[in-house]
Amino acid sequence: MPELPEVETIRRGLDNQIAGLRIKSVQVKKARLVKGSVKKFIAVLTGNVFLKFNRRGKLLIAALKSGQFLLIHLKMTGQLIYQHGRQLIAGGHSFVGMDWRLPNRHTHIIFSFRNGSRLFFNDLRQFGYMKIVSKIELEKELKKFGIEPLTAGFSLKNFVEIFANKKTSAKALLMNQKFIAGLGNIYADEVCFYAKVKPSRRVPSLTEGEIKKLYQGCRVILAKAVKARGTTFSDYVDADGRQGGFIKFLKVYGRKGEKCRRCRRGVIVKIKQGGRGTHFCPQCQQ
DNA sequence: AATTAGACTCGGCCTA
DNA sequence: GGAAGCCGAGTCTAAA
Repeated sequence: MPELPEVETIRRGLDNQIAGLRIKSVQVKKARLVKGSVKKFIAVLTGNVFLKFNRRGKLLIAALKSGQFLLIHLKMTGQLIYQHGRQLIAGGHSFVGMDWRLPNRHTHIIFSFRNGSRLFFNDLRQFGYMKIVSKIELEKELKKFGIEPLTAGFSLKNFVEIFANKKTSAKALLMNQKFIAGLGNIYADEVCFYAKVKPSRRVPSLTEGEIKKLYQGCRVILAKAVKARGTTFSDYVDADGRQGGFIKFLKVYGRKGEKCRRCRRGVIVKIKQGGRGTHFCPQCQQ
């Protein structure tokens, strides 16, 4: 699940709760999820302090007091759960039917803090990772990302430039992190719907107006999704009694067979495009 | 014409 | 067996 809005939601939660805490110990139960040496990973983190949580695209970046950074990527099924007494801050993949006794069998890395609280990194499919990097290495990583939506650099002009000389499909371009950082499969489908553009449309065939609509779609949908605290396919409620509320705003994703909520004529179809489930209304998306 | 860099596509990583 | 992400290998394409 975790795309920009979900990662941003967990970033805010962790920044509020963990920033300033000293790490008492780190337990790595599955070495696969640590990139590089596990020994070094533990050595760097033990006794270190989380200063600040940042985000670039779908990548979480925790600044450490030592001057290094902890990179966290949740990929498809990663979850971060911070437990402090009865308080829980959690984000990432669906929590439906999850075993809330922590750690559970999908818990691969555990951070323990001096105040008794803990941070669990769970990942069912084990695609996610954590990695320690230096400032130099971080800058190298960040160069791989395109423009960041919801920042001043995300202008129509920059967006239009990205679409110049591209031969791929509208959806594939929206999802390419090198050009636009943060959109994944759900939000790319939603943005295409917003713009009335069929996800498979080749970029050279898009009109100026359609590109502008795609741009507006990115802004409107991502801003709304962040405000709703992301799309959480679960009944999970966080410490403030809130849950990811964007699911009810989804217009096409997960709505195969339903009547289109806009034109009320088409029926949402689901096809495979570039190996990904792709949803659209054949009536109002051209 | 041959070369090269960048764009593009797709399989694989895993679990349940 | 469905899947919300990304990397790397391989192929394709435009430029000069």
